[in-house]
Formats: sequence, structure tokens, C-alpha cells
Amino acid sequence: MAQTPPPTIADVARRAGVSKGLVSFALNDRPGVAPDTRRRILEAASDLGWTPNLRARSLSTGRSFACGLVVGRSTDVIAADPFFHSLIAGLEDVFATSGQVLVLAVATPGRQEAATYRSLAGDRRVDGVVLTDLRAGDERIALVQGLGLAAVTLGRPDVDSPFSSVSVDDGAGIRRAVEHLARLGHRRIAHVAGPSTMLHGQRRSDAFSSSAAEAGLEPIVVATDFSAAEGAEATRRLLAAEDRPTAIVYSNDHMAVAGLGVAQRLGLRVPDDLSITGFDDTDLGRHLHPALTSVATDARAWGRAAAQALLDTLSGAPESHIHLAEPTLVVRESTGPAPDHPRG
Amino acid sequence: MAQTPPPTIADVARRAGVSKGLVSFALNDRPGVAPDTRRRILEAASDLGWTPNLRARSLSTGRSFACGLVVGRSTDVIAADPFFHSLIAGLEDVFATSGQVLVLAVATPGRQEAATYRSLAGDRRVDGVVLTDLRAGDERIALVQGLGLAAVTLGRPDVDSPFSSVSVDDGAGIRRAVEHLARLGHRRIAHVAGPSTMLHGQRRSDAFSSSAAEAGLEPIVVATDFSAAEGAEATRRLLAAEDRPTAIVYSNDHMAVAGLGVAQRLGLRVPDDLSITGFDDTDLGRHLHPALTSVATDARAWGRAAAQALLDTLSGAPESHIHLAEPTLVVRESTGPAPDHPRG
DNA sequence: GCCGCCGACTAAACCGCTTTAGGTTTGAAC
DNA sequence: GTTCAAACCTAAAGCGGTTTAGTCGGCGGC
Repeated sequence: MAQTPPPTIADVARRAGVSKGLVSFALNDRPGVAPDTRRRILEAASDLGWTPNLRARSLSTGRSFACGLVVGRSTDVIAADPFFHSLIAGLEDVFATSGQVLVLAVATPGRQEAATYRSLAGDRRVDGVVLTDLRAGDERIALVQGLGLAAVTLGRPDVDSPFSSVSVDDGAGIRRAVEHLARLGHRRIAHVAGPSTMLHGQRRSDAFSSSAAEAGLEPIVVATDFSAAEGAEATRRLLAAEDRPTAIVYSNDHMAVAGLGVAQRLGLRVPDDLSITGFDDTDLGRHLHPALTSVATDARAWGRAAAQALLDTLSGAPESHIHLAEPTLVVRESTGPAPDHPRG
Repeated sequence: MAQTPPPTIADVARRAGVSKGLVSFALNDRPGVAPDTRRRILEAASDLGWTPNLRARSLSTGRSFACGLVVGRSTDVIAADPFFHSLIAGLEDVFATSGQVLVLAVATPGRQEAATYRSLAGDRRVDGVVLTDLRAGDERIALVQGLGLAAVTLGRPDVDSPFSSVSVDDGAGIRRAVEHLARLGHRRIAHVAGPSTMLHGQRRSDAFSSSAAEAGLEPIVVATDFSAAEGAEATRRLLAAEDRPTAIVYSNDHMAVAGLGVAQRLGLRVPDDLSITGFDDTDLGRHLHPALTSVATDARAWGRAAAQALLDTLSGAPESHIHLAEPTLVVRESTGPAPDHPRG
């Protein structure tokens, strides 16, 4: 059962009766090979079942044929956020079909985020990275640029960036949620936001404030770290207030679920006493009781677009900035007419 | 801002006044280098800020310094299962500190599972893979072996396997849940199981049946695909039955949450009318109302152990079979005394 | 009929590291 | 004072591709 070593281009060359160099030309579709010879070479290659040795190719071309995704230090972030899985699936949709591979690096307690990028770049593990969860004044932009990596950002950074970006107007999603609630007669609507240091957290929060203002409402905003625990805590505070809100717009589904738990625990009926909206349209949301009204973004499409943009960059395309379709609001059972304000 | 090319061992050799070969020996802690020379070489390397070029090393050693995790075809599987994130974090804990990298491959519609393994191996992308979600008669064992990859399995396969394994006795977790419920007086306990084609699904199901039998109960089992949707459907069927169960043991938290939704929708109070247990002890579970009683396995530790076992295999250690600590039952609010059977 | 040019192809260098086969000291043994 | 082995080190040959410099033959132009 001795594994015979896989054929190399030298074997192909021998079989086709040409030199190694010419084989390389033929296999890479480069000009300067007679049509007949090219055919012979390709035939020899397929006869032998030749497949390129990526390691060798990597060494001579200086490319890794791999892209990286670094997940921030808190594993809970990824564990809690189904968004990531859809994103990853989208990235893979594109990478898999173009011979790239996805390197997933989790910043661990022993190796912080910056070090992770450094090691990825230092070891020339990846040709580029996908930057998610952009932060205010995000240092990763400069870091990654300094490391000589290509990159694509999910959303547009607030600092100078040489990288392509793929954005979703999640603000529009929040806006829809607010409009939906206002239409149902809610006058006191609160927002349980993500951290203001995260660009998308801030963007959603801003969208909330401005659309609330447009509807003539006073915006009530509580910032959290996006975790279920803080979502629950924020909800407790909001509902304990004297003049408690009749609707809460959460910045993600997990917090909405936790908030729902808190409300029920306090004896409030959803949506009769309190309306709730989530963000991400998690699978779980539709199975809750009441089923969760949520803003749906197409994370997988986002991943696909980001991967494609990164590949384009790697093959020399100029910087681009893509905007994807606006998110939609999926109305289910967790939102209803404001109390004392039957739908007219 | 021209990036000066990173130093190579040739630069180090020149600076230390020795040959390339000796530098390689010194840097790899191999015998045959005079202590003084070794010191000089290491000094030269650190002066120059030399760092090994993994691509070159890969080519000459034939190793990738990367391990792979292939996620089955359904992206929902990963999206739905927080288990994966903890697992991945655990894998990374070990890989990151040993210069390995994790390649995550998602089998996409255009590239099925087997093809994914084939391409990973064909491109020599990884040195080994982690096999999760073992199935009955799992063909991946033979496939991976045939591809010449190293591997470690999560749990012990039911087919001949040359690979090391790391197991958790999840059956014991289910057993604890059943005992807990039996102690609370429940006599009709149902199990919403995973697919019987998945080894851990089957194992949990078996554990349920046997421990129910030991408690003198008739085991009621409904198989699902582990998804929230099927968990909800199974629950509906169980609760519609004439002689409906007073407690349901779910094979994962997601189905338990969905089941909770169904029960509430039917007007049943949990735990007064129906007790519910989950599996995985998801973060979300503790924020629900009622908070979910669940079996907690340490997925991260599992990942760490698996990664270590794989690295051991790669460095020539013999096959090993590790058993981790038994899972525990975290009792919260979703379980209570059986109806008409006050705790005594 | 000679020159020059172009297309097709070969030979060899190169990417940066590992590893093997030798070569040179050194020093102890006889 | 040889002899030999051990210790230390060098040179060079890989690993399997890509790429560059250059060779060769044939053809058109004058």
C-alpha cells in the first residue's frame, strides 16, 4: 500500500516529450505554446492525473491562495452570533469555487487580535483578510495595510482605508422597524443598541435616533456589548422605569430573545403590553412564542460579495465600494398595536 | 515605502559567517552545532528579525502546518449549533500556540463533502482533519485514510478506524436529565432525538431509552435532524397525543427552545404542565423564561483535546482514545415536579 | 542567398528552506 | 607520529513549481 508520490510537472514533461517550462506555460494558459503541443501536454497531465502542488506554487509565486478571517477575542461574540456562520458560508461559496481556502483564526487569551494578524501575515499564511465588526477609528486598517495584506471591509470604515468595502444599509433595517412600530401607534420606543465603538452598532443606533425623531418621538437608547446578558440587563432597566417603553428595538436577535425572557418574567405580555423587534432574523426567532419580528439581512450574500471583492483586489482590480440590497423587516408575532391605542 | 524583502536564512548565514545548512540546523535545535556558533546564529537571526518562510518550509518538509475542519453540507447545521463555535475556539487555543492554523471548509452546494476532503488533501492544504458529527458507518474514515491525511475523531466511530479519538460521554448527560425528571415524579418522559444516523444522536437516544427503562418508564422517542424546525414539529406531535408526556428531553438546546415555543403556544405552562431539558447549555438558554435546564458539555475543552491529539498524531504518537469529564446537568427553571405529583 | 525576426521551445536560475554527502579539524588512542 | 573517530561545518542537491535568458528553425524581404 505504498503511496506512489503524486506526479509532478517533470513527469508530465517527460510524457509529453517537452521541457518543464513549457508544461508550466501550457498549464497556465499562457501564449507561446503551439496549439498541438498544448493539447499534448494537457493530455499528458490528465493521463497522469497531475494536480498542481500548491506548496511549490506558493513558494514561487509568493501567493498563499488562502484568505483569513480573524474573530475577535471574545469567543462569545462568535458563539452568540449566527450572523458569522452565514457570513462564513457565503465566503466559502466563493472561495471554494476559486481554489482559495478560508483560514479561520480566533484571537485567544494568549494571542490577542493584533498578534493574530501579525502572525498570519508574518507566516505568509494568507493573501488577504476579511475585516468584520469595524470599530470606530479601527486600528486594524492601518495594521493590515502595514503588514502588506490585502483586505476587504464589511461596511465602510470611518478612517482612511485603501481597501474595498461591501456594505449593507443596516440603518435602513432599523428605520423600517421604527416605522413599523410607529405605525402601530407606539410613542415610547426604546433601542437596545450594540456598543458605540462598533460602527454597525453606532450606525443602527443613529438610524434609530433619527427615525424616531422623524416620527416625532424621543429616542431612548441603551448601549450594550451585543451579548444576551447585557441585552437582558438593559431590558430590565428599561422596563423598571416609571414611564416604560411600549416597544423595544433590539440591535440583534440574541438580545431580543433575552429581552423577551425578561419581559415575560415581569409578567408582561408580548406583544400586548410590549412589542419587540430583533435584528438578523435568526432561525430560532421564528420558533419562539411569540415568533420574533426581525430585520433580515442576507449575511450569506454579504459573505459572497466580500469574498469576491477580495479576490478582485488580489487580481489587481481597483478599490471598489459595493452596497448590497437593503435589509427587510420580517413581521411576526412579537409586534402589535400599542397598548391603549387599538389599531385603527 | 518599498517593502524590503524579509531576511532569509542566507542573510542570517552571511551575517553569522556560516553556511545556510548550519543555520537551518541551529534554528531547528538540532545537534551538531557548537554551542558558541549556535548562539551566534540565533543572535544574527534575531538581529535581522528573521522569521521562517512557511511556504519554503512547507515545500521542503512536505507539511502544511495547518489542520482542517470540514463542516457538513447544511450551513444551518453550523449556524444553528453554538457547539461549533466553542469547539473551534478550543481547537484554536491549541493550534494558535503551536504554529498551526485552522482551515475551515464548508461543503457548499457546488462542492459536496467528499469533494471537499479530496480537494483539501489534493492541494496538500492540511496535514490533518478533525472529524465531527460522526455518522453510522461513516465513510469519511476510509476516505480520509485513503487520502493519506491524519485525523482525529470526536467520539469513537462504529467502523474500524486508525485514528485517535476524543470522546465525551454525552449519554451520561442524558441519563442525568432523565434521572432528574424521574426524581421529580415524571412518569411519561419523551425524548426529541437527533438523527439516528448520527452517532451522538443515536448515543443520546440509547442512553435515554436505557435510563428510562431503568426508571421503569416507557421510552418515547421522536427522531429529528437536530433543527429547530423539526424540534418544533416533534413537540407538536408529542403534545397532541392523547396521553401526552409531562417532560421532554431534547437532544440540543435549539430544539428545546423551539419546543418551549410550541408548548407555550398551546397554552401549557413550563414547568408546571411540562418540564423541558436541553443539551449544550447554550448561553441563550439561561436568559429564556423559564430559564432552560440543560446538559452542559465543555465543548471548548473538547476542541482543545482534539487539537492536541491531532498534533500528537502528526508528530508520530501512537493512536490514543481519550475520554473527557462527564457532562453535568445544569438545573434551572424549565424543569419542575410532575403535574399532580407535588414534590415530596 | 543572406539577414533578421518571430514563434516555439529548452535550459537553467530561482523561490527559501531542509537534508544528505563530504570535508576539515581536533584530540584521544596506540 | 600516525590513525581514527567524533565533532563541526560546507557545498550542493533536492522539494515542485515559475520565469528568464537564450537556442533553434523557418520564413519573408531585399
